[in-house]
Amino acid sequence: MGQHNSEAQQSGIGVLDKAIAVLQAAAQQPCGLAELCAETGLPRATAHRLAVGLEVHRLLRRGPDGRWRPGAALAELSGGTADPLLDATAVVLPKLRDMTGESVQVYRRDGVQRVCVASAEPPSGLRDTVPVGSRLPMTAGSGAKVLTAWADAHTQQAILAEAVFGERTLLEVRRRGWAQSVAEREPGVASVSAPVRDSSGAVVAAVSVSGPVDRIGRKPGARWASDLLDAAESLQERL
Amino acid sequence: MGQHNSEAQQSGIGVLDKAIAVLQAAAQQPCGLAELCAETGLPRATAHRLAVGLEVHRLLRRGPDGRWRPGAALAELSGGTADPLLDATAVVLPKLRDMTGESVQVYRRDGVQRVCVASAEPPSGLRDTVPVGSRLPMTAGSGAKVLTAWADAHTQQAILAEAVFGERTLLEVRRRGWAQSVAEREPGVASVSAPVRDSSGAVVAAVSVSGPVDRIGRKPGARWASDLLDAAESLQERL
DNA sequence: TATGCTGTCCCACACAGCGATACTACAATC
DNA sequence: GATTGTAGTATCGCTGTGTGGGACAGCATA
Repeated sequence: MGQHNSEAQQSGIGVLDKAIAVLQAAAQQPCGLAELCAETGLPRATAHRLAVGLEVHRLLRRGPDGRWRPGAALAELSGGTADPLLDATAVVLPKLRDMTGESVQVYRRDGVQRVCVASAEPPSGLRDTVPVGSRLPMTAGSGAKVLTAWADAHTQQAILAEAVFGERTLLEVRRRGWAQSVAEREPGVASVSAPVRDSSGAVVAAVSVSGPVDRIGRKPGARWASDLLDAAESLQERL
Repeated sequence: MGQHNSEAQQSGIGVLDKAIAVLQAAAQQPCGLAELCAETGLPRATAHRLAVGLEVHRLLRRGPDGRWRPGAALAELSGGTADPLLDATAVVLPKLRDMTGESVQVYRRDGVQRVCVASAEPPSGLRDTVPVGSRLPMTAGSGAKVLTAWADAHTQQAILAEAVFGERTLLEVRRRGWAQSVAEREPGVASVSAPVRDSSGAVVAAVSVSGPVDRIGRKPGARWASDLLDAAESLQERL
């Protein structure tokens, strides 16, 4: 990281976009001012002003180390009615991790990015760590393929214009019901992903297993697709 | 309600304050544009633009009825690490409600307001309904007294300048460990509140029982303080 | 048809947000 | 001690952004 977020959503209100960029940076990891600037690309004075403003509203708080983190008002505003998907992941992801022995994540699409909304990983050893709150591109990776394959036509078009995969791949993903990638988004990392559907049948997230190519091999699908589809099913039952 | 929020926090960034006012309105109850305007005091065009902007960022979503509600990004940004206090209330408040037969709430202070962050109430009959997300003044009511009694000096000063209670009352609240009120914030409603402390001993919330004076009587403390202190203790064990 | 309400869009312009700069505090190095 | 670097915080003239009255479209009701 250390690369600011040039693909963030644009609401048409600059202040709002910037404030949310600051929120997103702090949601990813506790931030001092330097990290906020690096993550958001905002000048120091601007990042500081927005962070302090968000702090006043309790959307951000400062820990003992003075770094900004998500504040209590976020959970309050979400209504105490927790996100059913997040609740489901708390049960399903640890099992999937234990079954595969690898890192597992759930991603949602947000415009032309995907957000890691939940993850679980082995306690130690070589593993692909994706922090909750991470925002990844939709242009590469098995999670991206899954989320794109079931996105609306307009979004698909926008993504395919830049992606390393094409329409043929998306057809295959839809037919097969899962996607894999090898060293596509990140060198040395392979992954498999499957769609998660809500009660109306709409694809709302992607569940993934990822790890080092050296250990996983170049055909992770053959190894994990079955487990992954079971996990997706398990998540779906809870939505 | 239907009275816009004239005591909202001021961060020094107007757009931010307004956007958060919109978020707060939608967190309290699903809103159409008219409700957003009534709650926030913003002109229609402004409220609409901000709501749509928040929707782009998934901080708000629209339900099937077209009304704005909290969006999934709020829970995601809060880190999936749910608020321990909200988790605790889910266990403790139903018990307190059943024990007292009245409505129960937990409030946090946000500047010179208090926010209802959790509640439970009897399924029917005359009861004091306080929706989660409601923002109440700190100038009257037992919850306000408790939150003020343990607030920082600067905040106490600001609140006491407008409150129906004085320093003498706060001393009493601190000495006794709970507060009561009768027809103070709202005609016909009596309540008792006790402080909830976090693991470092700081008062972070107030837990309250409230109901009709006619049923409760004019000395609700005598009736419920004990139950309330037990509930506060129970919450504290979980923080 | 008239009225009322909802959601959405437009655009001239006032002023709110901006950010380069400066300040304070602290730590590390020479 | 002097210098340098980094963090957090504050300032203020400038100008581009956010504003909101008004208009429009759609729908429901009398």
